[in-house]
Amino acid sequence: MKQYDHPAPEEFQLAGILHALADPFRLSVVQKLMQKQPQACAPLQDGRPKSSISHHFAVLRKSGVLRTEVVGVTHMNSLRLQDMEARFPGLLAAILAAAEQGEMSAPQPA
Amino acid sequence: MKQYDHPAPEEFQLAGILHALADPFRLSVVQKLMQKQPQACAPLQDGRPKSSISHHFAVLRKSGVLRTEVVGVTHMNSLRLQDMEARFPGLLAAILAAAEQGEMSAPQPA
DNA sequence: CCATTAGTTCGACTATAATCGAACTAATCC
DNA sequence: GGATTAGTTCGATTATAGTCGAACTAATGG
Repeated sequence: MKQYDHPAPEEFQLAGILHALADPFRLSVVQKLMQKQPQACAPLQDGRPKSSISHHFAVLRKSGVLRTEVVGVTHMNSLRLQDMEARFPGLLAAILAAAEQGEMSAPQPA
Repeated sequence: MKQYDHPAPEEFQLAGILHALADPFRLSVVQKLMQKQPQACAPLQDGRPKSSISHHFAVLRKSGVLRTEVVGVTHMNSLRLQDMEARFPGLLAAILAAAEQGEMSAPQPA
């Protein structure tokens, strides 16, 4: 049951986080995790092949946005809300608030 | 004295803004504009060739982060603080606060 | 132990973005 | 009007990212 490496909060790079969240799919993953946490990768997959999903989760993980815990056969993802808040207070909240604003003017079909 | 196109606040894309600010040079431009506004491109140039600078300013302009006004022979840049605040309240402030946090742990020499 | 599930890793390909020199433009100054 | 200043645009090059199939791994369930 080998686990993943996660950066410590001191290692978080603002550029890495902004880059991670500048991708619409990755941002939507974060939004979905805000609503329900933790979640495995599979339900967030949105039709994409597994290798792409794996890549996007790795970007989010390496930036510090989320943590992945291997639980049996599934990989459970949770947002590192406390760590993010400790390192960059208010950042994630502001970005998620902005993401909701953004959806007002550009709603996407289910 | 032709001027530039600037997107209206409703057209701002969160992804575009995050992408614009995910670049260390561009973020530093924004930080410098926070300290002194408006400023021409030249003093922010940091040794890079003019064509690169022009590119980075264009990215910031198209994302909505700053406005460029042609004033005689110089192009004066200012942050679109009100527009940003109207569209994505608190976002820029949170990112700039995070950028200062970031500099705590990774200070760069003058 | 074999099949299944859930996801990773690899490698190739494509797409997007950054970099920079060179030629250009538009306003100012003499 | 020629020179200077400040920046743009173009085009080529390189670098970074995203995409996806195929083979792999690790845990679970029969």
